[in-house]
Amino acid sequence: MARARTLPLLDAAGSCCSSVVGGALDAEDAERLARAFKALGDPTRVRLLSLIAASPGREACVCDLVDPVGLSQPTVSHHMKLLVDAGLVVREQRGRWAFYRLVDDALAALGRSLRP
Amino acid sequence: MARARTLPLLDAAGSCCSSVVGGALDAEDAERLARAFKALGDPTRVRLLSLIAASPGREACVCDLVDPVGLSQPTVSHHMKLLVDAGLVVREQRGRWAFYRLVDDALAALGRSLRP
DNA sequence: TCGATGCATCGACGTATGTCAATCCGTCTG
DNA sequence: CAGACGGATTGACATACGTCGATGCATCGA
Repeated sequence: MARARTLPLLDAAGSCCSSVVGGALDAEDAERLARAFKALGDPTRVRLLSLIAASPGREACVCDLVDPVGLSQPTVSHHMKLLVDAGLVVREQRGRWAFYRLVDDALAALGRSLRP
Repeated sequence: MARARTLPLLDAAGSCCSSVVGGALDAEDAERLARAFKALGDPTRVRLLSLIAASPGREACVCDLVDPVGLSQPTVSHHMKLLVDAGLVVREQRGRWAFYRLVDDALAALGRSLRP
């Protein structure tokens, strides 16, 4: 299905933009923010993010994540893909491992959107 | 179905607690955070929050919200209920109107959970 | 007291989501 | 080159979610 192209969470400036609690938000900003929040709306994905944050070098491969969350490897891969699509995580292939790192700017911008 | 009782988003201290990006998160904290983020994971609800924030007195009744979001009244009521259940909004009946206000502390705590 | 008004609840419907087992695809190693 | 290993994709399935129209329930005004 035509999975709509993800708008960037941050605009070019980086410092950003739209606040949920700052005033009226147009439909497009609301859509973009909701897409990011939806990625955070599953306990498994929240745990995956925190596991990556707690890993040495703040990065982790899928093999490091499967056991802690207690789900199958395909399911973990699936969640990681969603996090990448949401722009909250980046994937880097290194040898036969895929390493994931948090996108701190995106997470911080999301956090800021909830503060007046 | 046994909709699990919503854990409070903030613990008693108010200043709070769990950070998504600060390190390993136990399953219960992840669950609680995800439940709140899921409430933000729909563009309509994000718009509703921003509309309330932009309303005079930072409060609004359903009748003020239906037109701007362009959905039916029952649907808006449904979304408002989810926001209340998530602890992001409070409802106060005043005469025949139901007024909704943001729970700034909950939103701020959620925002902090995304910042290192 | 009666009708109108503002909202919540209900029932239904189509779609999205989370999960798994099975399979496929690169990459490294013997 | 042949396995083994890490991970992504696929297909299937049950459940959750967003939406609506119809209806129920208070509360206010005449």
